[in-house]
Amino acid sequence: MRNFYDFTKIEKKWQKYWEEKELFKTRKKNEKENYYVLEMFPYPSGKLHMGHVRVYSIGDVIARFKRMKGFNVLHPMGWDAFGLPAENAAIKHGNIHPREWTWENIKSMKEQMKALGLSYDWKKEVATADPDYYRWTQWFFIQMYRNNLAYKKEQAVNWCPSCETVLANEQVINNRCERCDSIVEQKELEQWFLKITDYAEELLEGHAELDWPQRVKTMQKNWIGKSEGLSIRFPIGEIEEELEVFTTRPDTIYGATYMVLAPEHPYVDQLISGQPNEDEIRNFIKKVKSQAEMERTSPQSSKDGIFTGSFAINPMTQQEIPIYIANYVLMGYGTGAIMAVPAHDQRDFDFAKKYDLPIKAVIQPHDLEEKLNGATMKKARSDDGYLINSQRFNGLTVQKAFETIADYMEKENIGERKINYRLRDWLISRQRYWGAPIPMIHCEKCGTVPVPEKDLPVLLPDDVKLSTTGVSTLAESKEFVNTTCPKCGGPARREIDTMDTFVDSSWYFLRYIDPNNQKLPVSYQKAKEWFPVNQYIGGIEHAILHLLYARFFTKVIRDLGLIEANEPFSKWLAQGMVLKDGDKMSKSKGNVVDPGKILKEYGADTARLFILFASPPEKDLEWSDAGVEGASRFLNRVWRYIVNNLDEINKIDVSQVDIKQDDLNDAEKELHRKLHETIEKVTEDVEERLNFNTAISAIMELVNEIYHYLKNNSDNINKELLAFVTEKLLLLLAPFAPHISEELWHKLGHDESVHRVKWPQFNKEAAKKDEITVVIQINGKVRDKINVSADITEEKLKEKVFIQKKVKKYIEGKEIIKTIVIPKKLVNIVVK
RNA sequence: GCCGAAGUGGCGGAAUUGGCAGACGCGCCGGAUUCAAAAUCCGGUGGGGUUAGACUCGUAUGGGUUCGAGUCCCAUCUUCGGCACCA
Repeated sequence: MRNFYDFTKIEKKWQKYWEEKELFKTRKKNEKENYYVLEMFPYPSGKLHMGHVRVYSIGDVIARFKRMKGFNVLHPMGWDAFGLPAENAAIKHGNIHPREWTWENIKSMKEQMKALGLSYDWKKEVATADPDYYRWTQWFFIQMYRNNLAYKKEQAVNWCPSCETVLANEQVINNRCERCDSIVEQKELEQWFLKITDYAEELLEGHAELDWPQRVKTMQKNWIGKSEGLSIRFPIGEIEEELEVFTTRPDTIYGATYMVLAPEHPYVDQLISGQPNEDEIRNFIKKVKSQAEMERTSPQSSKDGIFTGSFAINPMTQQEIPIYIANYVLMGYGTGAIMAVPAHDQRDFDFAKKYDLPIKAVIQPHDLEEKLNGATMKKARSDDGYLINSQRFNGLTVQKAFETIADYMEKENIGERKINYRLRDWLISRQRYWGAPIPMIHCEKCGTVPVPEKDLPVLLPDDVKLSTTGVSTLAESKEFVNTTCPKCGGPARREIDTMDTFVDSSWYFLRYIDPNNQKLPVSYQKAKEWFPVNQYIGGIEHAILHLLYARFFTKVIRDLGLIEANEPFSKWLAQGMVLKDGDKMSKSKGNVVDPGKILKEYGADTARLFILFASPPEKDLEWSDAGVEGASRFLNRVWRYIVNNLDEINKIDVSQVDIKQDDLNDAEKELHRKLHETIEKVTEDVEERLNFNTAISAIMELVNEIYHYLKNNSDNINKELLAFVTEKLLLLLAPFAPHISEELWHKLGHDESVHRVKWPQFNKEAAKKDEITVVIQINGKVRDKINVSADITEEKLKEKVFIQKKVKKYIEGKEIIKTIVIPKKLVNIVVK
């Protein structure tokens, strides 16, 4: 299509102007309210994709809108700059350092962002790979270490053979690496962990104060996985120990007919030593341990086990029950041991059937007539009911029995109430180079010692050869590894692992507030002024990972006394993906649309407008070339209208225009009314609903209305009104299509930027309709419509309705049962 | 298996608190303009029915509540997402 305006020239011109005038610099004026809007920062891959265009366009509309609304706006951008791709690129190309690669990419992505006309305050820019930044990442690690929130532990960890590093639980999806999709292996390694479990409860409770999508809170809630139950001790005669189990169903304890240990359970060795079939048992354990996690933890896979030869005593019945080892019990949850109640748990039931263990029914379902019999059951029953075969507790409902038995056990010292979480501590060690070094030193004499704060940052060394050997690259640098112990001054070795990049991104939103602070990560006072983030925007894929870690860090930083806020992001908009042909855009599918190409062919304003108009922000968006044409057509339509009528309207000083409703004729009133209706709609859609698609459609309606007015009143144009409406139109359009709005604004004779002008005020009186259409229904079906004065009384309205010809036709000879009047909307007559 | 979200014209989507279903855009059809086309401007556009109207059906399916349901309730189907031996 032909363009009527030269977007390339215009967009460049205003981008330059905005930069020179520092239009988007964060200003702190005390009489104005602060507003912090933030989009998730990108990994600097070098090229923006459509998903980026979408999230940054959304954030930019909000930032520009809030500025016009009179807020001091903080709208920063930065780079999640550590990570594997840089390292892999370096290995692949041989001679380029990850640092160079990363900074090159940052440069080109920044250019693309500027070409999109995004209104960032670039003075606040941060990059996590900048020593000035990771110095504080390391500082936080040390603070956590000092507060017992960081610890080193050897345990089986998730190992990605392709990325050659360990992964956090959150980074394992369906037993595959979330980055590269390789099957994750288990490895016994000594690694650093952050104690996120200390905050499990607060992370759950904190949801109450967050304006986040419910489904995201639910995802986090499931991930944290709180369950309330009892910790119960079962004596074991043979080894004079007690076996502790966790259960959420203490009410079923009389149905516990056997125990199961995870193969890794610490008692296993003691229990099986000297058993006649010890070798057989050891072989079984070996086999289970070698089973892939996936195979072992899938509910479909078979439940295999073996008898240990030992018995435990059910503390309620005093009966001996056998102890088994089985693959379906995991060391990682609870105590790694369970009491098995086959009658009421399907897993235990399957196992009992397989190994011919007794099944004892202890909960009688409410809706079952015959008595439940363990011997004849076909599957476990976990429905609600009352207790049977449970001695003195018989007849109690499940809920009542839980409390009664828990009280009893606590009194008798058999067990106590306990809360268990599914959430694990966060494993942050990575055996890779391009990350923040863990600032710890190992000394033979003094043990593990943190690097003194004055020595931070621990810089990444340059004298290494990057490779994928599975051994931390940093080990290669003698200069790096060999150091002296800060405590005793003796020879010592540095930690050679780097931190998970999710650590870097768990606090970046604080550094934007105070990026040049050399004394602290962020000043208390500035954090108080700007934090928490008012509006955060990003992809739903971070619902658990980044958003949970960031919340955890915020709470830790608060407890360190650095900030006051409990939560980092008051409000979060989870934006949907950009699809093409119903699929996520990806190189392998060959359905990628390059933003660069769209920018070149249509310009930034069109790209932004299309992507905001095509779908509400939280939903997935189907890319459409025809839709882009439509957006471009609309902007040209605005341009054409204003340029063609410039002579009429640019001589008018709108600030001196006072539109008086009473002086307008009907057509003018209608146009003026439409303007105010549009202001109201756009304001509400942007401010509260974040529905930019409907805001844009409202602006389109206003433009249609202007064309309509011009056509029907060509001989009698009210220039003052037209100029007034046109200026407001440009203000409404400015956050969405900032360049064309700026150009046209200046064409109208203004010297100041359109983005500095106050957002238009909506006038309720002007938006009011004199005449309204009321729908007439007979028995709920629309039969007629009438136009009446807007302030008509209910009585008068009814009167008018009943004399309508159509109404008469429908009610003739019928009995009127009632008449429902909804003021200003409809009248429904019910007849029989 | 469990939990959650969604399902509306040919397409993207709108309907915000239970009150005119389909705003706005795309596509398509017709008209104006043009030597012609593109672009632009104007009009039409859920299905059936009809010269036209009247009328009628219609928001995944089946039921329900209500004067009135895309919206609330119950059941079912489909799609997507999360969790998945969590004791």
